[in-house]
Amino acid sequence: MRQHLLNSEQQLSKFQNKLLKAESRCQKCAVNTLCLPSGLSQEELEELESVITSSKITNKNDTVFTLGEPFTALYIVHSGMFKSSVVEENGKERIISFHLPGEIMGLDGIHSSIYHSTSTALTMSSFCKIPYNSLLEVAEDHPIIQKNLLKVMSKEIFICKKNHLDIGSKAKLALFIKTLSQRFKARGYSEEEFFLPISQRDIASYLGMAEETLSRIFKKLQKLNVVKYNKHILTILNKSQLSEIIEG
Amino acid sequence: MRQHLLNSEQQLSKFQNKLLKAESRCQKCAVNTLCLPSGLSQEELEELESVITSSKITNKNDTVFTLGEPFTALYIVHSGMFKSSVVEENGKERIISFHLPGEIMGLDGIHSSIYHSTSTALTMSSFCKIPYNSLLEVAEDHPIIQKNLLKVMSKEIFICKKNHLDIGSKAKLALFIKTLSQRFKARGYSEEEFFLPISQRDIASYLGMAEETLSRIFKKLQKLNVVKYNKHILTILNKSQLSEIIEG
DNA sequence: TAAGGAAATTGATATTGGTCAACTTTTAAG
DNA sequence: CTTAAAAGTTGACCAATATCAATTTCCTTA
Repeated sequence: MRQHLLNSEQQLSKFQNKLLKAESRCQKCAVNTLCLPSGLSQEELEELESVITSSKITNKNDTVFTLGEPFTALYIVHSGMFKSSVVEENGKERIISFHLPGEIMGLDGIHSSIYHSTSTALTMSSFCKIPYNSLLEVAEDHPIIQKNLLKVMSKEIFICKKNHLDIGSKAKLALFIKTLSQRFKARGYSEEEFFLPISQRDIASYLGMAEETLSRIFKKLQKLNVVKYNKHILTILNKSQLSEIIEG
Repeated sequence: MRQHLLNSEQQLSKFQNKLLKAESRCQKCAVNTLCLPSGLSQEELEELESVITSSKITNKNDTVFTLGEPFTALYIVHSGMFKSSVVEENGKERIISFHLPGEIMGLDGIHSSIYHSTSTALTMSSFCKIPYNSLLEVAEDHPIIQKNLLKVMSKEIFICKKNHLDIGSKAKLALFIKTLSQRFKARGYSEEEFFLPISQRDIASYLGMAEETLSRIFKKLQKLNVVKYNKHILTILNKSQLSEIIEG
């Protein structure tokens, strides 16, 4: 009997069914400790939930918001994965971030009332919508929500600055993998093996290197038995060596 | 009679005396429209001022806060210029931002209660200190302060992501110059000619290139008559060509 | 299951930019 | 004014990676 390959959706459900089955209410959400609800009392949680437009399911390649569109709401990943991208003068798409469950999309729209990137689902996914004005109102009454939002944004700034690192391609990819591993771990998934519904073209765009370079370096990491990558399933085989590569 | 060169402090006063002479109170500050006081009523302004620890003057190379120190306050540049840097594993200093008047330093400390970089004055400068807890308290009563803070942070995120651009060294330097020009313009200075108290080593570190490469590229831009750079005074000679170089 | 398109791989070549070392200019201090 | 240290410049060389073109593999869908 022939073994058929799993497609993306099947892979997703194998790895992320926990989240897809989760209730849409924050209380039962698998990632509520990473998200705005972190540390909220019962009453505050209900207040916050009251402004959340119900979760929506998207198919692969659906967009959540588009560059240039008026900014009205923040979006939080509930399950699956999204990418944020901009289109450059030369017409090429440039990926500026990937979003995992519990992460907020659209933060860079706050300052100018339009979105500065386009958010696209990388696989079947779901998200919560929080109208920004409603969020501000709730935050006024509940300083902790305010504080959480500021913390999330501060972390975003920190991570962004940290990533400006001037390192070689191999170290860049290794750092990308290590960071992803930590993010999956924080969400209750395995830190050694995870489903990555991202094309190599997108990874290359995000890391600022040519697609071909990424392919070669990925191969090198596999030859060194540091990672295994097959059908979008990434396995970290040698964590300490991965770290060594990052250090340089 | 021999013409002596002006030193840094003299250059500073030539270009920035407007700011140095400004009052420390937000109302009379030259950059209040770019800063937290933007759009505040008289009453709100006074509330905000009440939490600002009086301005402090620093000499060149003085530090404002240090990486790893407990995060207690945000600092806003009042006059002069500062750099934020981190020290990497290999012991090298890496510059992650430069701060002009009206810009907030220490934002990346909010999420983890320690500062994630060291802030150093590049020239004789001054700053305002705002204890973070006091700011949060005032912001609770005055949503607009809250909103302004969120806007500033959102803009920081946007700019940081945008700078991840994967472009050649020449375009990088051109973009750096253009961005600086816009920032100076927003502060009421000339956008064509400004004093830049930054060493080429620091610029190179910030742009992620070797000192030698920066020197060569700077020379190339001058040979092309795009900019002039002499004794830390940068003059933009051909704005449109500068933009063309950025586009690639 | 077959076909077409998208994604990934591979090789050859050209270019960019890093490194090392020497040198010049500028700045700061006595 | 002199001197030493810091900052910036230059040249030669080399390694990393972009680019171009051709191919292979994988995935989707009819």
